[in-house]
Amino acid sequence: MAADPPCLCSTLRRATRALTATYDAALRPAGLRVTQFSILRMLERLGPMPVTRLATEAVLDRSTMGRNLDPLERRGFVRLTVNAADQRERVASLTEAGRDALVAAVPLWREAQARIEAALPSTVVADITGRLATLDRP
Amino acid sequence: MAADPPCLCSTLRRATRALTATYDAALRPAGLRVTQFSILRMLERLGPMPVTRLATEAVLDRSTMGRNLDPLERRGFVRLTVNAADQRERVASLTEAGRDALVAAVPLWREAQARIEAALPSTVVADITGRLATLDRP
DNA sequence: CCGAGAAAAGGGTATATACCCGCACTATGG
DNA sequence: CCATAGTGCGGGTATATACCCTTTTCTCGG
Repeated sequence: MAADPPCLCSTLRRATRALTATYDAALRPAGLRVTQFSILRMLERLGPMPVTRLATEAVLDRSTMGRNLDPLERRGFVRLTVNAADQRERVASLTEAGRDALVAAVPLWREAQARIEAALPSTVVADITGRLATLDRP
Repeated sequence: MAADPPCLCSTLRRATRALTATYDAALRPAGLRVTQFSILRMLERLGPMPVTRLATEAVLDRSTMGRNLDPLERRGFVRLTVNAADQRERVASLTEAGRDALVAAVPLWREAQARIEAALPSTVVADITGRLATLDRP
C-alpha cells in the first residue's frame, strides 16, 4: 500500500514559518515583527479603526486582533480610545512613535520583500490565495 | 507615489490560517488539530523518536516540539520515556490510544486533503517550498 | 579517569491564534 | 419609551511558535 503523500497544510505551515522568520529577522532592527508591522501599516493606510474592523480587514479573529494590539499599545505605537459616538467601540490609532517605527521599518521591509519576491513572485502567492478562496465557508 | 504592494508574508500567513482552519475543522471529529495529527503521523512513520529528532524532522524549534507534545501526552496519545542508553533523551512514542486517534483521523484527513488538492494542487505548494529553499541565510 | 565542552531538555517569557462566555452598550419594534 | 435583540469587547482557556538561560548528562582529549 502506497504511503500517504505529505500533508498540504503542514507543508504550507512549514513554508510560512520559514518566510515569517525571514521577515522577522529583516524587521528586527526596527523592533517589529511582521505581524506587528502589518497592523501598523494597516492603521497608516486606513486611519483610526475600531478593533473589529481591523480584524475583518486582516481576516483575523477579533480577539486575536485585540491581543495582537496589546504589545503595540504597551510600547506606545498604538493608542486605543473609546469612540464617544459608540462607547462599545475601541478605536485604534497610530501614535507618533508608531509612525516613527513604521518609517524605520518600511525600508527594511522593502528590502526583504524585494529579496523574497525574486525567489517567490507575488503572483505565486496571489495564486494560492485565489485558489483557497474557491474553498468557501459553508 | 504608488502604494507599496501587499506583504508577501502577511498574505501567505493569511492563506495558511485559512487552510489550517479547514484542516482543523475536518479533523475535529477525531479530536485532533492538524498540527497534532502531523506529529502522530510522524511518530507512526518513524517510530519512537527523541524530541530533538522530531523537531528536526518537522523543521520546528526543539522547545516548540516539546510543547506541542504536551497536549498529546496529557491526553494519552503519546508517551515520553527517558532513553536508558542516553538519559538526556526523552523518547516520544505513539500509544495505543494515539494509534486509535490516528486511525480515526486518517480518513478525515484524506478527505480534506483530496478536497484541497482539487483547488490547490500539491505541485503548487511544493513549488513554494522549493522557491523558499533557495533563500538560505544571507 | 577526569575535567572541559557539547548535547538534550526544561522552564521562563513573549507573541500569535482562535474559541467561548459574559458584560456593556446600542439599535429597534411595538 | 421601554424590552429585547444585536454588536463590540475583555477575559479565560488552549494551542502553536520561538527565544533565552540553566541543569543534567554525555563524550572525548589528555
